[in-house]
Amino acid sequence: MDTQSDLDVILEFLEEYHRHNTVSGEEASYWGAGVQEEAKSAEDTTWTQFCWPCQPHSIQASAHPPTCEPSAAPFSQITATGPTHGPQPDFVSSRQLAKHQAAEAGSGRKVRLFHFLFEMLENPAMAHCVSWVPAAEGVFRFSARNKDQLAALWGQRKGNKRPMTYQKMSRALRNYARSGEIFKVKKKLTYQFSEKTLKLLHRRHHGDVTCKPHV
DNA sequence: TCACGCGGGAGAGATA
DNA sequence: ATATCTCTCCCGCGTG
Repeated sequence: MDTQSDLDVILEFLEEYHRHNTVSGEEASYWGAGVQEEAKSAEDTTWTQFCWPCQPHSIQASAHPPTCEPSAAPFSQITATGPTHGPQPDFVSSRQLAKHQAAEAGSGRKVRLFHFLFEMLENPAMAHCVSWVPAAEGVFRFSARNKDQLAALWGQRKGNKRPMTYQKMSRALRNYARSGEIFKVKKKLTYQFSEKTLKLLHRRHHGDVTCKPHV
């Protein structure tokens, strides 16, 4: 990092990303969309956060379908809150980029709650705790009976000293509304990944490429 | 009335 | 040392 200027890093990064986009037209437009501050901040967040410092080692990586099927459905009814434009490379700060790259290099930050939740959702063994809402898009629901079990797992994953509860976990979940990663659905125990979040989680989790967004 | 889920605010801990 | 991010904790409110 010290050996390269921020600009160099950004350029290199963009170049690499462009190569990826040549196989994914959708993603290309995703990046090339209009310029808005709101989108900028949201995407910055995205870059810093879609890392997998903690692979689902403790979770049997089970029968992941080869495609995006676990979401059980396409994604189109997302609330208007989430920006639909792509990231703005021009705005990717060196700090954010560094974080992203560090994460890519495997030295990143601790696992984040929505990563953890996605892992759980992708794990059929955890369906009794949390599951996708069929026929909905990126929507998932906690089991009223086992939600605290999942929260406890989250607490374990974080290495918390005090026990995690659903109440505290859901509070953290609702904080994601500010960054546009997850939205609260007006239904008990139900939340929804934003479109971008879901796509990127799928890309990360399934190694992408075959994963086409159903829009 | 009670239990439960939700939302706000403040603060802690980790990271850059 | 400082700023920022991401929770964690506590409290109060609304609803069934």
